[in-house]
Amino acid sequence: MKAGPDIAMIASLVGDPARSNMLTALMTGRALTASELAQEAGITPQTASSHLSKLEAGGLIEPEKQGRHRYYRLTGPDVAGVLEGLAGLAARAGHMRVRTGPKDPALRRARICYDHLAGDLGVQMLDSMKRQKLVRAGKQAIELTGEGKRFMAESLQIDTDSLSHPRRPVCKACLDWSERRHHLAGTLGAAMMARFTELKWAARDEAPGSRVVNFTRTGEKRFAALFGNGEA
Amino acid sequence: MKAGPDIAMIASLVGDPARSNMLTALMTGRALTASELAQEAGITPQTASSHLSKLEAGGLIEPEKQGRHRYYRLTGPDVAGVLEGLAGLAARAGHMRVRTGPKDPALRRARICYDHLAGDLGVQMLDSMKRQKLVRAGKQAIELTGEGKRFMAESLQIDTDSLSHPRRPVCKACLDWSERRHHLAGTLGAAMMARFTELKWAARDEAPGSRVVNFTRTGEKRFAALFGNGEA
DNA sequence: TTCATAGTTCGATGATAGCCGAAGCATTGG
DNA sequence: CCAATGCTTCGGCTATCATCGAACTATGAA
Repeated sequence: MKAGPDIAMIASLVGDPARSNMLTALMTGRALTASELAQEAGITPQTASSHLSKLEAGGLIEPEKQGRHRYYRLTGPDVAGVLEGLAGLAARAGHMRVRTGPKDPALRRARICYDHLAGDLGVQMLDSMKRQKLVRAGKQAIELTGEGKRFMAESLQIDTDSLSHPRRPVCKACLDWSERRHHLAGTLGAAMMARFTELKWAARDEAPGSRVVNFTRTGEKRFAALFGNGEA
Repeated sequence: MKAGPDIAMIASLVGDPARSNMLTALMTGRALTASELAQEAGITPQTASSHLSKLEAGGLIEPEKQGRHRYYRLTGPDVAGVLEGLAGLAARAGHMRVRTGPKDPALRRARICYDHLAGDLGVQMLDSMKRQKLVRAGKQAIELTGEGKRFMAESLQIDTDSLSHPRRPVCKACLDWSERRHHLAGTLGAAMMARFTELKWAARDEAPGSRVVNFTRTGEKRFAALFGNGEA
């Protein structure tokens, strides 16, 4: 009865270091080629190919052929959500990968979590939104208030009525692994991050696979004006 | 390379079928003993012990010693959340799994835990005793109040002064197998159960090895009068 | 005390699965 | 056509790890 492939099947897919490296590389939301993923995982293309077909069979990633290349991306935000959840558990247990690079502080400050803002600034933003009563945080769900809708329209030119999605909530609390607190996910979180990019307040790091988000000087100011934490 | 939580470490823990069976068994919120988890996973106790220590080291479960038993539970709702997320991904990929059948309802309602009452009624009894201030529940210990002593003498003809025992506390909170909450153990718990039997309010099931406790109709009424939870 | 039960540790075994070298398709460009 | 690139398949090697038998510790019961 329990021999069937269940959550162990999926978890074992993520449980291999090479595969988990590929998956975390895909958490930026961008699609990467098989070779790039192989390099990301530190393995040969042959081995990577085997891993990628397994991940595809497990429904975690999906391919898109483009000429000689084969681009892979996560099949959906829910996959990224589970990965982020696993990262949270790992962080809580103190199982960090010890390789600390120069990008580490930047990664903690602001990074992409699939398609929305995470890190210190992401947590700060949600905190501020709660303080300003732009969102109402219930036990599980987060809800946008009327004031929040006005705020989004006036300050960020985001039409919140167009954010409804059949398989994804507008607001969602996503556990931040570095801060161990929640930041804002969902279609609103994604839309806000996209707006930040459009406004040239912030941009993803150019390095391929990097999840770091760099804020411009003016972007940081505007962001602080809207979502500052009131500290000196 | 990259810095970050080692999600492969956590995922590989869940990735083993035996361990994932244990974890899903714990997702009900109940705490289970090592043997029960072994049976749930269909493995020997030796193997289960190895798995359990790994899960504990990974911060996914935590033990609670209770006499000869060792109860394990998930360390928090976030663990259950990640497991649920993984189950969602597995379901989406078409990897469904057959759920295990429900346990004996009578066993859940009332049973013997060593020598005292456990199950729904056992938990209900301790709850009611707290509400009526018959006992004072501290962080770890439970203490009988003066009012509690009077109650025991008048309503159940139990001389609480004679319950002292060199190696056993009078009152003790015991984690309930099915309710995942505490019921009353200790010499008082044993004395109360013995009294219920004497008064023919309840009797142990005749089937050998059965832990089920059957309440008589009048016994149930009297019990409810003393320890009813106020519901209709 | 002696016995029984719950759980752990140790050691050996066996199967799974990651890994890479070499060769095989497929696509693009000349 | 041929050559180069991106990726996959095949075969064999190796290491990891789940598994269980046996022995050991600890708690409770008689």
